[in-house]
Amino acid sequence: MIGNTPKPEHGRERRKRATRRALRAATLELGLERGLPEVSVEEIAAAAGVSTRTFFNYFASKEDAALLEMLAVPAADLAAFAAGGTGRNAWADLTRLFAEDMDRIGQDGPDLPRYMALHERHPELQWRQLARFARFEAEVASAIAARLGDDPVGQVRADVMAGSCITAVRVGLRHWGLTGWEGPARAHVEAAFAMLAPAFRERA
Amino acid sequence: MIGNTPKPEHGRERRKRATRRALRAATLELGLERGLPEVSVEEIAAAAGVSTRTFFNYFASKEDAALLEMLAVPAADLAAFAAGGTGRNAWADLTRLFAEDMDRIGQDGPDLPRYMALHERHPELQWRQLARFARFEAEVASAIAARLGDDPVGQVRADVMAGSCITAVRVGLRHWGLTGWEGPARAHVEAAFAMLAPAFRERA
DNA sequence: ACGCAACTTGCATGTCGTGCAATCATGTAA
DNA sequence: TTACATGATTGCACGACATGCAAGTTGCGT
Repeated sequence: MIGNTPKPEHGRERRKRATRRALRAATLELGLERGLPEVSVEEIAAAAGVSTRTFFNYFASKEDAALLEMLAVPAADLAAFAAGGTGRNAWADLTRLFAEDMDRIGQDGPDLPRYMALHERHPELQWRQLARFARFEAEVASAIAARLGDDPVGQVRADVMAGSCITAVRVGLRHWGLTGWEGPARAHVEAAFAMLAPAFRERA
Repeated sequence: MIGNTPKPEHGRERRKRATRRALRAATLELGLERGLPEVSVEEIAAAAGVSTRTFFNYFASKEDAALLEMLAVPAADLAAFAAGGTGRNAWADLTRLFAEDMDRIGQDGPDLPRYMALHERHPELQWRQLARFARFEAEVASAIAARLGDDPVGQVRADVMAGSCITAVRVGLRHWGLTGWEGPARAHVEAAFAMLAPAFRERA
């Protein structure tokens, strides 16, 4: 049992979360130690003290358990952006939207560097992570289209902006890791966003 | 396109290529008809007239057989870009590099719309496709860094540019499909590249 | 015709992922 | 406290996936 449950008694929800954490911890641990493909689900489950079957009650696959649990820009914030003040710059608003989300990364807490290390070792995980992150890309794109106009060209523009958000987040996080997790992730992501800003200046 | 040999019009090479095409065609056909997850490798192989085992001699998985066979930007071209003329604009060169690659999509010929339809139906395929395409992202990034300078900020900038290339290709191809495959893919990709150009103007 | 090399195939094996039903634990109501 | 209801855990069965290996089969060149 790699993860521990200081208070196994109070509440079902707590227990479930503890199990989830234990499974993720075991996946991370063993994955870093021997490489994810060389680790079987059976081992992970055993390390977390549950049955193999239970693992699949929590995650659809090994890889799923190895992904960061971040993001989800709140739908309300996105809606607000869509209807957003015409006075403000759209890209600036997007920057703020995602930068705020970066602050929530704390969820995975001190394990974050190890997750990043595992992702560096198995690039497929990066793409899985990105795919999960990008579920919101479509929503972001339509929010942008709603705000900036959805003529044919506007659609392309909205998609490019949404895609650029993904790029900025990805590059920002990557370099946050490469520089040894200096300061908040937010700063690195904002820097990446800033580089793309000239492409999205508002026109009259 | 460098010195290739489309020569062996007869012989084993031809047979292998035919088998490969048959397997891809069967995957596409059955996947569109019933959804890719509902089709087993066994069925695909049978439809193509080979054994299940043989399928795995050609592709590592069902999904692999459902991906477009786009070629990579030739390493030589990339090296040329890295050493590229300082007079030219880097982003313009990248645009040309990737746009030329788009012309090679013709490989999958008239089936392309059906591939895109399948990818639209199973978004995971889009990410797999992107992941394959983006194997070169790292190489592209270092080529850019080599050309523009690899100080810390330059590194981030290079990664952002490389990521933006991916975004532009992705959005371009997507809208090419959405508009009914009007004209060459190249035009749509170039349009997406153009939108990002202002972010990458050369500075003095 | 012969032999070599490459391609195909069947078989065995291990892992993955899911549906199902029995069991166990926990929080709640009597 | 006891009984019950809800829901989590687990074993079992099953089919699909993916790969290694060794035996066949086919075509190519000499």
